[in-house]
Amino acid sequence: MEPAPKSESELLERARTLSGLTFFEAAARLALTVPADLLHHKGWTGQMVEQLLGATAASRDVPDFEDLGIELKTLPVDANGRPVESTFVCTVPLDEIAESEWSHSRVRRKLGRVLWIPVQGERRIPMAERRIGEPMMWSPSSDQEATLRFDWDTLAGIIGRGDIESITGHLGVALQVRPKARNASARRWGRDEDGVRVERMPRGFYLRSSFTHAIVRTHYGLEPI
DNA sequence: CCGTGATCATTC
DNA sequence: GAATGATCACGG
Repeated sequence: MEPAPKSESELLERARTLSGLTFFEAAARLALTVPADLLHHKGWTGQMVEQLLGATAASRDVPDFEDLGIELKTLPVDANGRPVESTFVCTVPLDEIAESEWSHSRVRRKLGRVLWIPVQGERRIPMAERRIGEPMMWSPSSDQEATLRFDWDTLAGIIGRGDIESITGHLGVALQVRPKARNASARRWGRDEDGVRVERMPRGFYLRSSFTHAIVRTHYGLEPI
């Protein structure tokens, strides 16, 4: 485990030293073995990069680099720099979202400052041969924040009314709500339309790949790797 | 048990 | 093929 970086520039410099490395080379620095595939190791890449960069959060609800207020996200992309997956942001606080507002929301806190690390994400590339790309330090532009806020207001409004069961992944321009659970029978406490506590399937906020693709394009123009 | 790290797998 | 719904592992 690396020591935590002391500044944003130090973090960014350290991230730049990773770009170009294969997963095999990066994992070797930590004496890790690269899994053959991600079926039983879905968070492996993100956790490896956390360790390489000295992230401190350890799956608590705080920024990965707590002292710097920076979130770390690996972003699997194809050869054209298009994200091959949506990006998980945070869980939906089912029990309290009715009383919260955008400015204090978990989503805004998470996305205020993000260090994106593109990585090759195509399944046809063997895990050990995939490469890490150039890091992108990002904060939402005013347009991006307005988009996120609009989606959040829409989704939080529906959830706050107790109508989360009506939400599907189709809703939202940039931000969507989808299941986020151990399996389809998992339950959390939420509230129905009358404010009565009821059990719900756990959900998470996700960024659509169209949104993260725009981040990549703004940073590089084109190919990030 | 829950939130974080995500990707898998089925559907459209 | 892309997008939605379902799922897997780990740390605290």
